[in-house]
Amino acid sequence: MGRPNDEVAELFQEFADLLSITGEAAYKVRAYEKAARAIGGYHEDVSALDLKGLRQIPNVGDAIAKKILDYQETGTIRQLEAVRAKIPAGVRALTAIPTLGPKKALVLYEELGISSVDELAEAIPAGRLEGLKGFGAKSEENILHGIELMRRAGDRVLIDVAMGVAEEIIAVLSPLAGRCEYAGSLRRSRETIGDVDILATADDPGPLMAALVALPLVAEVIARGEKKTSIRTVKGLQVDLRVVPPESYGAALQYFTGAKAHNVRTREIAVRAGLKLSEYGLFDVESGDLVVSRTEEEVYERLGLPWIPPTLREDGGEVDAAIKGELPRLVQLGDLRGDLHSHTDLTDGIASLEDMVAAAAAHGWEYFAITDHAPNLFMQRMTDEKMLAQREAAHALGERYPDLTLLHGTELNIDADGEVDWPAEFLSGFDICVASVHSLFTQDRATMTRRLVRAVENPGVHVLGHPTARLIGRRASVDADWDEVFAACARHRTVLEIDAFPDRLDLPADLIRRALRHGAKFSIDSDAHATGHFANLRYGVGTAQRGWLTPDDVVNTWPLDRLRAYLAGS
DNA sequence: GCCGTTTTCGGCCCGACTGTTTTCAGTCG
Repeated sequence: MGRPNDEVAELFQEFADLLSITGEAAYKVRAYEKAARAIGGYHEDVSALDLKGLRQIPNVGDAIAKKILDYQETGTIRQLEAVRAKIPAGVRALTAIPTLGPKKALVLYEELGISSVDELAEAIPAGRLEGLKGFGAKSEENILHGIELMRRAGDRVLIDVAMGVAEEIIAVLSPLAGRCEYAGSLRRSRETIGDVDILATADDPGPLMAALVALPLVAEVIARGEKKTSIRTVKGLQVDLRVVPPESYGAALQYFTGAKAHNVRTREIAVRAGLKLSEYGLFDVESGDLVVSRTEEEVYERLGLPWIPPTLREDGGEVDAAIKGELPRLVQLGDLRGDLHSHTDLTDGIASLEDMVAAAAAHGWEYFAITDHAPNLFMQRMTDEKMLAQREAAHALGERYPDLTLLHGTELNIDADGEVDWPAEFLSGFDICVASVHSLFTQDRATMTRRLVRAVENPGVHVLGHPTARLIGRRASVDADWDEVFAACARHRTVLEIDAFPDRLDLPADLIRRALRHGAKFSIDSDAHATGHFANLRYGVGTAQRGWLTPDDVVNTWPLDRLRAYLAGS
């Protein structure tokens, strides 16, 4: 488990789930959910705040603040323990089954004593649900199907997989639609995607729905209505297609982009202004007249807000920033002038130096760093001689590309104690040195923190590569006191990498926002091992945007002389 | 339980689809 804020947020989310099962009023459940999100995203450590400090957290009032004090003293919350005693954890787990929510979970528990997914999976074929109110044959079938899906863990997919599906579908539907775009978490550039939301406009949705269900990638039609059709692809990814009239496009795009919590905020603003916001538009409550709906910009403007970039729409302070006119000018893909981390076939890349440089030049970069692995990552079989020979080759090659400055660098290995491959003298021969953790991922927090800080303090290290070393869905982040690491980065002018590989996206967005508070700088790098990998930079930029970064925060948007001056001070 | 340029009380986002409830509750996003 991570920092105390995450633990407390998880406790309140659990409390909210359990309250919804016990039938507690919906507004109270929502209050705990809102508080959980606010606590999880709060910049100060809630385990160190007093009552007054806790009350400063949005959506945390007296009652919740006192529960946090309870947590500080006892490590748990009395009221949560009380409801845990009434509702077994397995009942909460039932609500993770699609089509099964809190109400039905409670019926199953109270009427049949079912308190786990496994028990439910056995009870249905045994006929134990027959005659139970609200559970017909179709419900049983849906539940069994849902359990099967859960067990296949077809859970969430990486963003590049979802993007591939979305672009394939949009290519087919676009000719039949006025407009057709992806919305939802994909448009917000979340690092994993639960389902793909496609929005299209048409006066007659029929042909679009028919075209979707006829696609070869469709394994199953989950729902098919006049305005919405849901399918599951052969790989288990759900796709929802919503079709709205052309004049509703802006309101619908705003609505289906979410996040849900962001929409709640915008709708509350609408309500206070005597307006009602839905996917069909912004309406005057009294007259029922449509006010605006054509574009997102119009909708936000009528609510008194500037247009808010989708990557910020997480109810993470963006609405308040918009009201105050303090939205950041987010970094864009087009702002990047170069790439500071890439590999060739001299180590584990699959393209030659020549091909990588040619691709970088074709990309229009002003500068490009080759950073093959250093000797201590033994499997890569690097030697001093090979590295120096590559430097020669790179310099010679550079002369063929007058508009591209080639930087010769390396990706150092941070060892157990935070030391790197070469002595200072050899390191000074490189234009740029990335340093990364590639082993011993499970060191305790104190050891890992010392290890990372030591690497960051090394004057020969310019960039801390994929800092958490996580692999999404496969390997957890290393455990470190990140505030200490980020403070060291700011102090020593060591850049934090945002590795754009879809299974890394490292630093993650929440840590980027924390590092930003320390005044650290960032680089959005491809970590390319092939020429095609430059395309991943879009996901790195999406992650940087989710971390609220501006071009000034990202060193590889800078002109080369400014970048060099910054790195020289590290 | 939280919150306040209409409020310290009375609100709290809105709509689509499914299944079975013959008029709507539950789930989902």
